Amino acid sequence: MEKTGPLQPAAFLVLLALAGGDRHGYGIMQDVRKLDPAFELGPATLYTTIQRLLEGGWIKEVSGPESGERRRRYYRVTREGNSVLQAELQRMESMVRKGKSMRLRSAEATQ
Amino acid sequence: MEKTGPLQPAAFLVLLALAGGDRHGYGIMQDVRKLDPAFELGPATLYTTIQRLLEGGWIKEVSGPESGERRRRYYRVTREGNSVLQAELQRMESMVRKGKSMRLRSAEATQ
DNA sequence: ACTAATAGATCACTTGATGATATATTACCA
DNA sequence: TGGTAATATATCATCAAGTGATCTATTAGT
Repeated sequence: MEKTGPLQPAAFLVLLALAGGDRHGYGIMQDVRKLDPAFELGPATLYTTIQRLLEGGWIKEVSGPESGERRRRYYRVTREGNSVLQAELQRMESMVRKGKSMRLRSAEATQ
Repeated sequence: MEKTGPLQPAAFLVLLALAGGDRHGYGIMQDVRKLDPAFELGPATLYTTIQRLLEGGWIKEVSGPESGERRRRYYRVTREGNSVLQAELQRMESMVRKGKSMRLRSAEATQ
């Protein structure tokens, strides 16, 4: 799927939502909306992203809290998925740090 | 190009590199390598990204420091580009914050 | 019975990413 | 002066990812 580089924004947000606990597709969509209201996650992007995360072994399907769930499919972050998420969070943190020091250096630059 | 959502990783890194001052294509590539060694930015991605950033008005071409530059093309972040970069940095910072609080909540979760 | 919200899925199209390759310039060293 | 590595820009072809639109069905509330 990817080496070590940045996660696709949609994949990142889905993993972040699932880091808060098991969720089903639609629940992820609502959660992502809260996490980043500017990011519009439609069903097409959501389900293709879930598919890719499943294939990569970063999430897995689990049985829902209520047994005999009719239609909902619940997902959980795997150990691998969690370490990918943590790595991405650290990468972001590092970028933010660099961005801040960059801002100081370019504050007087002519635009 | 995009509404307000996340920047493409390559576009973000190019803007971040240029936030440190005017650079030419190859210089951007080397800078990005320093900023994020895990991100492999080849010429194809670099120049298509530059093209897109130019079209979006987020960067512009400027004359290099040495007059009569033979082949190098220098670029500078525009006001619009800078505000997009700042917005992205804030978005990332917010994601990192949410990721950290999420980690606490899911610390005891069964994997 | 009607309506809105919930839930999952897919098609077709657009956009973005990228390996490979090409071309030319410049720097350096023997 | 010839060779070579690094610099510098560019593009093609292909693959991966993103997404609007649309479909079907279920559930909850009125």
